[in-house]
Amino acid sequence: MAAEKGNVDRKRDSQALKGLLGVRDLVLGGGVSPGERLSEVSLAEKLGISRTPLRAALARLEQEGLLEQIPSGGYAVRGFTAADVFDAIELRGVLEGTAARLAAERGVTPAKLKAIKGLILELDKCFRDRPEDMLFAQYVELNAEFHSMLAGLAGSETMRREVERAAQLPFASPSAFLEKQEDVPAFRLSLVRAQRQHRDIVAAIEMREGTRAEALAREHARLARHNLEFVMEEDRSLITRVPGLTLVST
Amino acid sequence: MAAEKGNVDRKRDSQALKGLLGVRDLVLGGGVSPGERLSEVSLAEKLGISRTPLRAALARLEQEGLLEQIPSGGYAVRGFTAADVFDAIELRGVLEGTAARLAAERGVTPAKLKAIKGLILELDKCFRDRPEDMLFAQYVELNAEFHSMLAGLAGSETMRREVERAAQLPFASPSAFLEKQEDVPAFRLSLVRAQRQHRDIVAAIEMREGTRAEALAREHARLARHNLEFVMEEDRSLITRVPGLTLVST
DNA sequence: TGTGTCCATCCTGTATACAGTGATATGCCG
DNA sequence: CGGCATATCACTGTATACAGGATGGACACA
Repeated sequence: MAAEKGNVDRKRDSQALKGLLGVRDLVLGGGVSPGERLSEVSLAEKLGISRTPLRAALARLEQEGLLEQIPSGGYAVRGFTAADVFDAIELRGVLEGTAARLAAERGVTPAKLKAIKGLILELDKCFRDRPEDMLFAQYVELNAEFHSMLAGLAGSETMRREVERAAQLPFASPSAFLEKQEDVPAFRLSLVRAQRQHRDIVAAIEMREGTRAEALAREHARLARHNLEFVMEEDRSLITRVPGLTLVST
Repeated sequence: MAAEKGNVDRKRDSQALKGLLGVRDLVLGGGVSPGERLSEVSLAEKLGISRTPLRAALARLEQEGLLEQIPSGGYAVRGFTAADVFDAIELRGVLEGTAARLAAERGVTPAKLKAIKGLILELDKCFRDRPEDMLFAQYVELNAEFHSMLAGLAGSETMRREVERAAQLPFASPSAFLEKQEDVPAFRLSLVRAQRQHRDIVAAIEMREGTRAEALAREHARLARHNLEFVMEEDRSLITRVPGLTLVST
């Protein structure tokens, strides 16, 4: 019941899904440069699918914002500026903040509240006495689940959809800088702050403090901004290790 | 220079575009009921295109939120509750508010500021001494342009994209209830309030009052909520006249 | 009469063939 | 030697053919 959400139609649209994941991985992995045209035929045979499902995948990735249409036809990898990434993060914060505010204003069912509080407790368990013993993989997974649950806390399907969508841009995701920060001490500290914010957000929602919940969730997202600034200014070698960050210019 | 924006690739993707607009009109026009499956073959021949561009259109409309995937394959018209519509409007307000706040915080180039102020003056000209003389069509067009310009005022392409996107849901658009309110006196009054808010939003942005600009833009969107409430509670006969509102249950 | 099973039909997902258009390279002319 | 025109090439957009699977109905049996 916990892991079924990510699975959509196991093998029915196997080709289309293979295309979607394949192209996304290729682009985020830095296999192609921004502005470069994606040839449908070569991509199709590289992924082992035909052009039809591939085109569906390309169209979807264009909607997601990862690709852009070339006026003369076809798609190209979209280039991003650091400002774009900042804005994407800010946007996610705004939407998660709205989800939190609405949840506070409208009230949350006891079941949902209990579930997300349980998630926080589980996140707590990931922290150990010695920082290097931290259960990192589990934290990443639980953190993603927390944000997903927060998106749906207001009980609005429309809101949930859009919040999840705003986290689709690779570098805007709540897990964006998490995956690779295991061995970066500067990042570790932010995890404590993050978990504290998780607790405060839920507390604010429970106490129906909508404005506070919104502000907290916005600030929480800005942790990702700090991490981005660190990567761009302090240790640029990390750029290649955060998925999609190779698409960011300069 | 003013009317070129809406035109995207005149006739190149003529079939795909015809499919997109055709299906959208069909769904919003109430030609199909929520939950009803859209048969690709019959739709294709009805629109005079083949299944391939039609499928592209369907996939896109699913991303837009108008359709939903059927687990066994294919697409169905999505049904909406009044709450969905409220949330979609709230969401647009939140995003337009964010665009306004960022514009205020970051500052707007004089050229852009002049342009949007000019737009407000032109909107003013639509009002006449006698309400029934109001230049309605022009107001609708200018209003849409105002909101579009507001979305781009922060100078962030990412932000502009997402704001525009949030206005894609038919009933969440700034023009949703505008089109047909020409002859509804209760709606006319809201136009005066709306125009006042337009002015205040721009003034707040110019004075770098980010928080105020955000709050004003949010409240501005809620005018649409008032209009929706009027339609749903006071005069349900209008439901069939607002595009897409036939998809809302009860 | 209700239920379960089997079959026919329809429909989607995928592959491939085709046409039109844009890009590129080459050759000719100035 | 450079610029322009032309021809060739490659690539996308579109149409259609095909296969696997789901859905609905009919029939038989309890």
